[in-house]
Amino acid sequence: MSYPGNGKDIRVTSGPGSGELPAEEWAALLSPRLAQFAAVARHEHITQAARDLGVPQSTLSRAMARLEADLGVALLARHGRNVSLTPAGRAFARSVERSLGEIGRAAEAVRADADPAAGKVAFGFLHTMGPETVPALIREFREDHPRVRFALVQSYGEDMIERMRLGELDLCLTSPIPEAPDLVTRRLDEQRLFLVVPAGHRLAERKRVRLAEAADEPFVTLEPGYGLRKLTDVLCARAGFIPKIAFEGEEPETLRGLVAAGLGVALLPPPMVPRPGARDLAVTAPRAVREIGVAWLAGHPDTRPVADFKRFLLGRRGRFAGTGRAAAR
Amino acid sequence: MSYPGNGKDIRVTSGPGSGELPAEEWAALLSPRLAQFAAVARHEHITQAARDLGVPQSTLSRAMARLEADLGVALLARHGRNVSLTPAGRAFARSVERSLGEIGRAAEAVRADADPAAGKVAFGFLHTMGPETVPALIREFREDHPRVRFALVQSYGEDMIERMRLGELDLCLTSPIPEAPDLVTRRLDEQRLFLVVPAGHRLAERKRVRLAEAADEPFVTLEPGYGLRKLTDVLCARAGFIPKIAFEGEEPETLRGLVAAGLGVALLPPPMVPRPGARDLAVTAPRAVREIGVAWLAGHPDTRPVADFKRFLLGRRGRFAGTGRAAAR
DNA sequence: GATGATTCATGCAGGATCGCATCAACGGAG
DNA sequence: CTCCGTTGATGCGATCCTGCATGAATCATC
Repeated sequence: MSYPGNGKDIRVTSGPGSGELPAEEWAALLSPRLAQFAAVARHEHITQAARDLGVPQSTLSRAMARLEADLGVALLARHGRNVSLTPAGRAFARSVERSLGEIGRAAEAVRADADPAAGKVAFGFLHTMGPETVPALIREFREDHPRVRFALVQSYGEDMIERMRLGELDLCLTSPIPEAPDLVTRRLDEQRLFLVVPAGHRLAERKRVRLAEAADEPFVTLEPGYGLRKLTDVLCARAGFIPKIAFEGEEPETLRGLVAAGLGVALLPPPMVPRPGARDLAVTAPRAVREIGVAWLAGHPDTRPVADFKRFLLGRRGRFAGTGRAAAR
Repeated sequence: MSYPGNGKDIRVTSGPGSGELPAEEWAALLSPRLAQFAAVARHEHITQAARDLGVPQSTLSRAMARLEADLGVALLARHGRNVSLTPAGRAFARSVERSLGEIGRAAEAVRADADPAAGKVAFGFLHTMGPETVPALIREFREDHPRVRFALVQSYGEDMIERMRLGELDLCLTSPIPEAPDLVTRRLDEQRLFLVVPAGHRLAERKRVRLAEAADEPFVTLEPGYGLRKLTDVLCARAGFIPKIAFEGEEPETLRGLVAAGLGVALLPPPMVPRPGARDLAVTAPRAVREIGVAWLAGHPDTRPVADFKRFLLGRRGRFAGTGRAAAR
């Protein structure tokens, strides 16, 4: 398969409809010298390799000579009118093949992730986002973009922001909405918090409570640093008391288990799975809600699928609160 | 660390005294585009990366733009006057780093193997070469070339030749001396073969025998295809009989064990380790010797250490027969 | 043994990239 | 708010590489 010109003119634009290339060709584009040597090594024949690469034979002949001169090692043995690999060349070729494979795959992956039709969105969300919310969102999005793939990460706020900065995530849903100079955030919804009490608790049969009524209860909360912990402290303070912390956990769902086991009460979003031994009580005062927002790194050009998904999310404000009927807006 | 010019002028010759480069630089030489991107990715700063690579800033700026255009994906995000990696860029950078590492190591390895002082020789020899011969040779060679390293492979003739053709071996000692158009061979020595019999055998107390005296004995030999098997058949034919094969093995040393166990007699070179239950009898007629030679692929330019070792071997003709006192010249 | 077909290497023109200098834009300091 | 240092992008001449054509050398065939 030969392509015209010197190979450099396959400069594909990022617009839609741009053609795909086999991994082989990506490697040739990204690391021409090594791809040339790999081709020669595979054929042990310069003319055939040249035909294979779609370049003139003279180019390869010169390039191989330069490569050997640069490396200072004879890679090819010229017998009469043929060439073969020296042991050194053979050893080098093995590593070059591995390396080119890696590059080819990487290029294809990056390219595929940016494919407007079948690209990838790396998307993070909170454990407490509800078992239905995110799958429903994605299902709905894929009705319009059926082949877009998702890499889903379920974690807590700080970690997700860190992973965005590391380039592992394209965007994430968090609460509270973080503030940082390198982040763009949008408020999407708010989610009610419930006072969770064990089944036999004195408040267990109530539908609604004021938070102050739980002032004397032992609380189970997340460890300091989690958004929900901070919010619990703030709301209790607003209700006029400092909560007695009986236990600190790392997973919101385990907290619900601790409550069911009678170790205390907790302030939590609606449950991901209904848990028999615990009751969720609406909190009338103070207003117990947390904001849910979407965040991404500022100034980063998006691939098409990511841009599409962002637009989609912003168009769905007010549908992110899971089973805890969202407040208005 | 900056070097002058455009980087292309570090064309090192293969002569002695040529300077070494760190792995980093090899990668830059072999795969400039990727090395450039890797540097930019590491710093997330074009000017610093340019300083680091020793190229002007404009080159990198242009190269990155070309790379992104070729790939069709935005790898860098320009915020105001700085740049940072996009998630796609970050993912790509990881693979690029791995790939460059591989290439850098490969280049260093190939280069090191060709280093006249501390290079490597991949050297194959027969199982039956004796436990002392090869180590002694190498010890002696290293008196003059103390830092040269060896990759030793112990195998049989056909396999070693195949591995030379695959580029895994630089040269090998074999017997019989093979003939092939792509091989260069030199006769180095000849090794006497002994008739090995069990301890209680009727010939066990003899010092020398004619091979014909063992015409009625059951023989244990190597499988067809081994040089030593062919030689056994030929010698027996010359002695006027066709040997009755009681057992065929794959390892010369196991044959000796079979003889000691009383399963038959064998025609073998001197033992690698003395084995109590077997006796080695000199064979007076026919003349039972096998030739030992060195072989390498024709037309392959050698690295310095390999060339040195070849010259050394050729200068030691007549000292390869191990414990079986070699016949003259 | 001479001829013909291959194969790798080399002279020469064109083009792409490189390197130098400069420009435009952003951000911190006063 | 203005100035100045810094950063990434761009115009222009030099250089290297590419690509076409041809040369030199080898192997097969008649």
